[in-house]
Amino acid sequence: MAVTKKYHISASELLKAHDVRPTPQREIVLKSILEKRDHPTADEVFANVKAAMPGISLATVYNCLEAIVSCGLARSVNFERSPTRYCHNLHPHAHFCNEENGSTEDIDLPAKLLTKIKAILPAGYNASSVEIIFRGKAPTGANN
Amino acid sequence: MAVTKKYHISASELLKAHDVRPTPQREIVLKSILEKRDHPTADEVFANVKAAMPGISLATVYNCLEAIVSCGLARSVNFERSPTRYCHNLHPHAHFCNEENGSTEDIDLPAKLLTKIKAILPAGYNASSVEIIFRGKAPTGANN
DNA sequence: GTGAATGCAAAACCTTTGCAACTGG
DNA sequence: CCAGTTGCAAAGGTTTTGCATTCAC
Repeated sequence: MAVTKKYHISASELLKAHDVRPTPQREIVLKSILEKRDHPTADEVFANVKAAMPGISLATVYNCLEAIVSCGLARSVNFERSPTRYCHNLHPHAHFCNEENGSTEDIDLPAKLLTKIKAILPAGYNASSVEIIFRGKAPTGANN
Repeated sequence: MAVTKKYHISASELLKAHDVRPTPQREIVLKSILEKRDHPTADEVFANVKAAMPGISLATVYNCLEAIVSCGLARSVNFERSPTRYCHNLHPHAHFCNEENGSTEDIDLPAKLLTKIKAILPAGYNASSVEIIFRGKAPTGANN
């Protein structure tokens, strides 16, 4: 399990490096999504951080997540109409949505394939992001 | 602009062929999404069919769309948190979401590429659907 | 006739907003 | 100090639900 260098930097430093003012709330929210291996919803992050910071409000969690996503420290993904999920894997990857238990996991997306996928766009179309979502069944026990 | 055979079958026949009881509401909703080239939301379909059937309710439009999607006559797509959009293109395709005006368009997805994409899944993972969403800028005037 | 579909209104759900109080640099 | 952030509660927009009525077969 490779650990990227970023994990060795404090949440505060990460935020500063991304031009985001490091408030205690942002730090704890960022830590929460960096630590969780799955893809928590805002509500789950809220529940998670409330233990360490009981006064934090859900609106603030939403604010923090929005700040973290827009500075590039995490991505948000939407599966159907279910709540937005947050994901700290910044490498190109697809998501596999397990229809049986609702869990989500990252599927590595080779750079070459990503290039090929982008190539189906007609000339002049410029994609700033590509999202790939699989839905289906995974081997029992594979998720969670 | 190729027109598939299905367009020559009545909405009623289409529904019957897909084991869905053909009510007038379902027929008119189906017609609406077959005719619209863009990707209407439930609300847009509602507004659209209300002209011909003023008594129809929004809840019924949702019901009809759900019946139409689950029998395979259309697909639904979600872009971020915006309202679900409905799409009658049943061929494999990706969606390009124009960030500038919010419009959506279909991007043809070659079968070979789809196969390659599915191949990134680890053994045992079985995808019943793959959704590919591009977001970005399109040449001016390309959409709508 | 009967199970399924409709229409209506109310509820549910996730997320955003307004605003006063606070805080990080 | 002061722009930016927080917390709270209320509002927002989309979708679902409960239930009586109506309809398709």
